[in-house]
Amino acid sequence: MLDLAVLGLLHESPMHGYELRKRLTTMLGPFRAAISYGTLYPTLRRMQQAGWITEDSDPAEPAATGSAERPLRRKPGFGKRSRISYKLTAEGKERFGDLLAQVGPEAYDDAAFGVHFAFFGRTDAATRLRILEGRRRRVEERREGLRDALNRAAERLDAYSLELQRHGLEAADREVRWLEELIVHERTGQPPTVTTPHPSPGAAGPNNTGPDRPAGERRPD
Amino acid sequence: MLDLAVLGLLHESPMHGYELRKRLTTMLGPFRAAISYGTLYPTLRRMQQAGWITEDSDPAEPAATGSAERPLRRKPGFGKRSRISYKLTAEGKERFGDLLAQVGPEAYDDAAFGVHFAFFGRTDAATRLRILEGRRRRVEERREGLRDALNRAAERLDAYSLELQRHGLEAADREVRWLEELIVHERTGQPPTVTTPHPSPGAAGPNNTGPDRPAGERRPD
DNA sequence: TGTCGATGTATCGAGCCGATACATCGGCGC
DNA sequence: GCGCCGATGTATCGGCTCGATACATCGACA
Repeated sequence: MLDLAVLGLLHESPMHGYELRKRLTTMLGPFRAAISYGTLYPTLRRMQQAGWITEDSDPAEPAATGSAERPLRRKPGFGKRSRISYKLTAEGKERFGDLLAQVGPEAYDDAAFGVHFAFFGRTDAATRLRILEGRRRRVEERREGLRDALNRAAERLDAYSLELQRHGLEAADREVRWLEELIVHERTGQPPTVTTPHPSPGAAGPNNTGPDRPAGERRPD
Repeated sequence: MLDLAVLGLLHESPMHGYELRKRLTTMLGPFRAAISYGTLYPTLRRMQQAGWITEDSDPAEPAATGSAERPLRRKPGFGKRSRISYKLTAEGKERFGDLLAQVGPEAYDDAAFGVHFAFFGRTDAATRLRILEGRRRRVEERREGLRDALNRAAERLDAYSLELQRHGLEAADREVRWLEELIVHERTGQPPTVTTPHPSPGAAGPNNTGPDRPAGERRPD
C-alpha cells in the first residue's frame, strides 16, 4: 500500500520525507488519517535496500552557488543540509508498473483503493475497471452485512446503536452508487468529474481513449 | 478503544471469543473492517491479567445435561470444554464506567468514536454532547483540509485524483451535517432515529430525559 | 464413512502508530 | 543585533494491530 503510494509520488519528482508525508496525507485524506513518520522512514529505508529508490544529493540547488562544500547532516553538530531527497531508480519504475498492474483482494481495502484510484491516470482501462468492480463488490458485502444486522437485531439494539448502523448503511449505499457511476463512465470511455469547477483543458486528462495502454512510462506533465 | 468495546459487550452478558468478535465486527462495521483474533485474544489475556474479566466456566449449560464429560480442548486428547466464556468482574464494571466518562482526543478517531457512540445509551448527556462536538470539530478540520487541497491544487491534479478528493469532501460534509443533527437532538432532549422503521416503543430508548445520569449499572433489557 | 464448512482458540512475524527527541531556518518583537 | 518561536526536517522506540496460519470439534450431507 505505502510502497505504491511512495513510488507513485517519487515518479513525478524527487522529494524528501517531510514533503512526501504531506502529499501522502492529502492523497489518502478521504480514507486514512495520516501516515506517521514511524511508518514512513522505515519504509523509505526498506525501499532503499530493495534498490527501488536512492538518495538524491541535491534536487533544486546543485551546489553551484559557490565553493561551499555543504557537508551533510549525518552527525549532530557536524555538517550541513538537513534534507535528504529520494528519487526513483530504474528498478523502482519497474516495480511501480508491476504494483499498478497487479490487483489482488488487498486493493479493495479503503486505503489501498484510494492509492490505486489516485494513480488511475497511469493505469490501463482494463485494470481500472477490475479495481472499481472489485471495490464495488467489497462495499456491497459490507452494505448487506449492515442491512442484515439492522433487520435481524432491530429490536435488540438501543436507539443510538440503531442510528449508528443506519448511518453506516447510508454511507455504504452512497459509495456503491458512486462506484457505479464511475464504472459506467469507464465503460463508455468518459473521464470522471464532469461536475468539477475546473475542466482542466487537455493536458491533465487521463489516457482513456485507447484501452489497455501498457501502463508504464508516462511523463506527468 | 478495544478495551471499551469488549467491556461494554461483556457488560450485557458473558461471551466467548468467537461470539465477541462477531459482535465487534457488526458494531464497528461503519468504521473499521474487522477485529483480528491476533488482536482480540491478546487483549482478552491482558484484560484478564488486569483483573477486569475472568473466565466463566459454563454460562448456559452448567454440565447438568448428563454424565457426558464433554472432553475439553486444553491439551489435544485431554480435557474438557472447548468454549471459554468471559465475564466482567466488579473492577471491570468500574473500569467500563471510567472509560465511558473520560473523553480524550482519541475518542474522536473513526473507530473509537463509533464505540463511544454505540454505548451512548449508558453515557450521560453532558459526555454525549462533548463527544459529538469533538468529533464534529475533527471532521470539520478534515473537510477544510480537503477543500483547501481542492482549491489550491486543482490544476496540478489529474481528473481521477480530483474526483477522489471531491468524493472525500462530500463524505466529510455529509458527516458534519449528520453530527449537527444529532447535536441539536441532544440539546433539545430528543432521542435520535426518528426516521427508523421500528420506533422501538419504550423499552430500548436511552435515558435521555434526565441529564447527567451516573452512567453505570443499567440492565440491558 | 469421509469430508466439508462453520465454530472455536491460539500464535507469529511484520507493519504501523503515537510519543518523543533533536537540529535547522526564517521571521518577529524588542 | 539578539533571542525566542513556530515551521521544517530526520529519526527511533515500545506497544498495538493485522493477516496468515495451525489445529481441534461438530453437524450436515452424500
